[in-house]
Amino acid sequence: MSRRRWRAVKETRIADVARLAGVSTATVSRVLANPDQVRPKTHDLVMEAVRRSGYTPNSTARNLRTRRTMTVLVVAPRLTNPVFAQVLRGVDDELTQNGYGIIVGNLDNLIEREARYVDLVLSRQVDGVLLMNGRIPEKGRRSMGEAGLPIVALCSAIPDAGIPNVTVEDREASRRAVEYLAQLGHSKLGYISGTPGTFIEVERFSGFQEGVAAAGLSQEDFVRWEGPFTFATGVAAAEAFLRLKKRPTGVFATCDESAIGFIKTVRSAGVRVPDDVSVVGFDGIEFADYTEPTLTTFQQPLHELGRTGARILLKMIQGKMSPADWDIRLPLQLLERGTTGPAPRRGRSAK
Amino acid sequence: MSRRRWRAVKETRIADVARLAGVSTATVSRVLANPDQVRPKTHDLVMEAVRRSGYTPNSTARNLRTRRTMTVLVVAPRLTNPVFAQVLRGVDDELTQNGYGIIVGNLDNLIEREARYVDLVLSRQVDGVLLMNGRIPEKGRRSMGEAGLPIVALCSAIPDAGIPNVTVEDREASRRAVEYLAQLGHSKLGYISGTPGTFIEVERFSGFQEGVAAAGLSQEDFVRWEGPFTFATGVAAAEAFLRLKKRPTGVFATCDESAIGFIKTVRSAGVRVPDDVSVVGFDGIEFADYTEPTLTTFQQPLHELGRTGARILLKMIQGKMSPADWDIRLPLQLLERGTTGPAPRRGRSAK
DNA sequence: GTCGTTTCTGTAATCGATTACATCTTATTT
DNA sequence: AAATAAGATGTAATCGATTACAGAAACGAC
Repeated sequence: MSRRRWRAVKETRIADVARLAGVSTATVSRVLANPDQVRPKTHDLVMEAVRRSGYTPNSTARNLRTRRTMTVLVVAPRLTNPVFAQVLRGVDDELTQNGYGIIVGNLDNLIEREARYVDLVLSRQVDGVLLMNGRIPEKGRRSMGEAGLPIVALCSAIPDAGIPNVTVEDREASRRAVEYLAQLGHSKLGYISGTPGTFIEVERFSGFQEGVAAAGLSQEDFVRWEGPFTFATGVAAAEAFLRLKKRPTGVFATCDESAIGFIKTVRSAGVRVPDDVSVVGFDGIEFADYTEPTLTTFQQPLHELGRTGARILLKMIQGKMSPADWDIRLPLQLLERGTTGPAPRRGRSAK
Repeated sequence: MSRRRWRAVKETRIADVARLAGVSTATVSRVLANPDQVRPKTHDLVMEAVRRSGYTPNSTARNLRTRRTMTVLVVAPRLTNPVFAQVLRGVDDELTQNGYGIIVGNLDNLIEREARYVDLVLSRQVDGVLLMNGRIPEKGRRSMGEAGLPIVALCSAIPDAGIPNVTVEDREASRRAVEYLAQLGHSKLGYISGTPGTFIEVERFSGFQEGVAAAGLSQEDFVRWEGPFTFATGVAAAEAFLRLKKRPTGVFATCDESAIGFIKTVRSAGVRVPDDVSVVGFDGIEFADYTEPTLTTFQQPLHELGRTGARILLKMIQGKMSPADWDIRLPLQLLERGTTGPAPRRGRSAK
C-alpha cells in the first residue's frame, strides 16, 4: 500500500510539550527525570501533555548535554563462537537491566577490524568498553587507556594494562582436568592447545603442566597438538593421534569444539570413546551435550561471566570500583559425562 | 599501578582545533567533511592542528545536528542461536562497511523484552531497524511504522506490515526436501516442525505438504511432530518415532538442531542413520558438519541474507528503495551429506 | 587596473535536551 | 501578620558539532 512516506513525520520536542502543558521546558524535563522535584498537580498536567503528544525525549540531545550515551561497546573476537554468544547474553542482561545499550563489535578474528571500534570510543559514542578479544587495539591504547575511558577485559585477561580483568580459573581447571584423568588411571596424555600465544592458551597450558607434575608424570608422558580454538584443530590432533604407535589414553582439549572434532575423527577410525581414549573438553557449550557420547567438560559460567564483566564495567563507569574488582576469576565446574572412563589396561594380552 | 584517574581528561573540541589552526570552526568542520571545499593550504594547516591535538569529532553533537545516528538496531530472537549469529555477521559486515554501527537487541525469546528496544527507536537513537524476530512489537507498531522509521524484516517475514521482507525460499526448500526423499524411495515420512504458529513454520509446512502432494503421497503417509526450533524437539520427535510400529524412513527436520537431536536419540536406540532412516535438516549451521554422520541439510545463505537485509535497510534509510526490494527471497542449497540414503527395502524377510 | 566570477572562509543560528541560578510561591515559625 | 525557610518554576546558558548565509579573497578577462 502506502510505501512512500518514509521520513520523519512530526517529531515532538520538549518545547511542544511545555507549550501544551503551559509550563517551561525545564519543568517538563524535571517531571520526566526528577518527578519529586515538582508539584503533583504540575506533574499530572505535564504527564497528560506528554501522553497527548506522544512525546519521547530525543536521547541524542540528552546525551550531548549529559555527556553520557548510556551505551557500551562489546568487542568479541567472533560472534558465531558459542562461547562469546553466551557471554554476550549475560552482558546484555546486566546492561539492559541498568538502562544501557550495547554496540557489538565483531572482529571475526581480523585484527584490522579493531580500528573500526576505536573510533566509536574516541568519538565518545560509548561510555565504556568490554574487551573479549584479549588485547587492546594498538591505535586505541594511548587514547582509550590514558584518556580514562572505562575498559574491562572479559574472558581473556589483558595483564599489566591497568584495566580490570574478569575471567575464569583457566589454570586451575586445566590442572583439575589432568588430576581427573590421572585418577582414572591415565598416565599417557594428550593436550590439544588453543590459539598459540593467547593469554588463555598460556594459562591453560601451564595449568596442564602443573597437573602433570602433580600427578607425578613427566614431560615425556604427554603429547601436545597445536592449533587455534576450532573444530579443525581437533580433527588435526586426531589425525596425529592416529599415527602414533603409543597413543595417549586421556586427552584434554582446551575447547569443546576441538574436543568434538577429535572425537568424531578418532571414532570414525574405529577408536572407541571412552573405552580406548577418554576426552575432556573445556567450555561447556550447548553442543557438548548434543554429541554422542555427551562430552565430559569443564563448564564455564558463561552467562555469569558476562553479567559480572558488565557489572564491573558499570562500577567503573560510576567510579565505584573496589580493590577486589580488579581481578575476578570465576570457578569452572566439571561435568562428568560420556567421553571419560577408566584407562584401558595396558597390553591386554601381555603379562 | 595507576588505578584512579578514570574520568575524562581533556576532550579536544572543534573550537580548540580551530584556534590552534587559526581558522573558524566552520573551516575545521569542512576540512573533515568536505575537504575539496577548502583551499589545500588551509586543509594542511587544519589537518596538522587535528593531528597535534588528537582531535576526534564528538559524534553525539554531530548526530544532534545532522539528525542521524548512523546506528541501526538489530533485534534477534536469541543470540546463541547459530543461525542468527551467522546472519548477524553478514549484517555487521554490510553496515560497518557503510559507516553504521549496530545495537543488538537480544530478546531471548521473551516478548516482554521488545519494549526495551522500542524506546531506542522512539528516542531516535537509531536510524533504522532490522527485525529478525518475525513480529513488530505491539507498542511500537503505531510509532515505528507510522512515524516512518525504516524497518526491514529479516529471516522471518512479517507479511502485510508494509515493510520490506528479506527471507529465504522456505517453502520451496521444504518442497525440495520431500522431493529429494521421495527420489530416494522414501514413501513414509516424518516432519519435525518448528515453533508452531510462526510464519517460518507455516511456510515450511506448506512447502512440505506441497512436496507430499507432488510425490503422489497422501496425508496418511507422513507423521508430524511439533515443538519449537530446538534440539529438545528433535529428541522428543525421536522418542515418538521409536514408539511407532510402522516407522517413517525419511524425516525432514525444519532446523538442524532438531535434526541433530533426532539423530542422536534414534541412534542410541540402535536405529541406523541413514540405513534405517534418512534425515534432512534445515539451516546448514556449522555444527551440522561436525556430527556423525554429517548432516544432509538445506543450507541457508546466512551471511548473504544478513548482508542483503542490511543493504535493503540502508536503501530504505536513503530513500532509494526500488519495487523489487520489497520482497527478496534467497535460494537455499541442498548439501547432500551423510544422513540420507536410499529407502530400506520393505519387509526384508517378507517376499 | 577594474569588474565580474568563482572559490574560500567566517559569523551565527541551529539541533533538543539538561541544569545553574534567579525568581516567585507556598509553608512554617514566631 | 510578618519574617523566614522551603519548595516550585522559569530564564537562559550550555553541550559540540554542522551549515545557511554573507562577506572576503582569488582568479580571469578585458
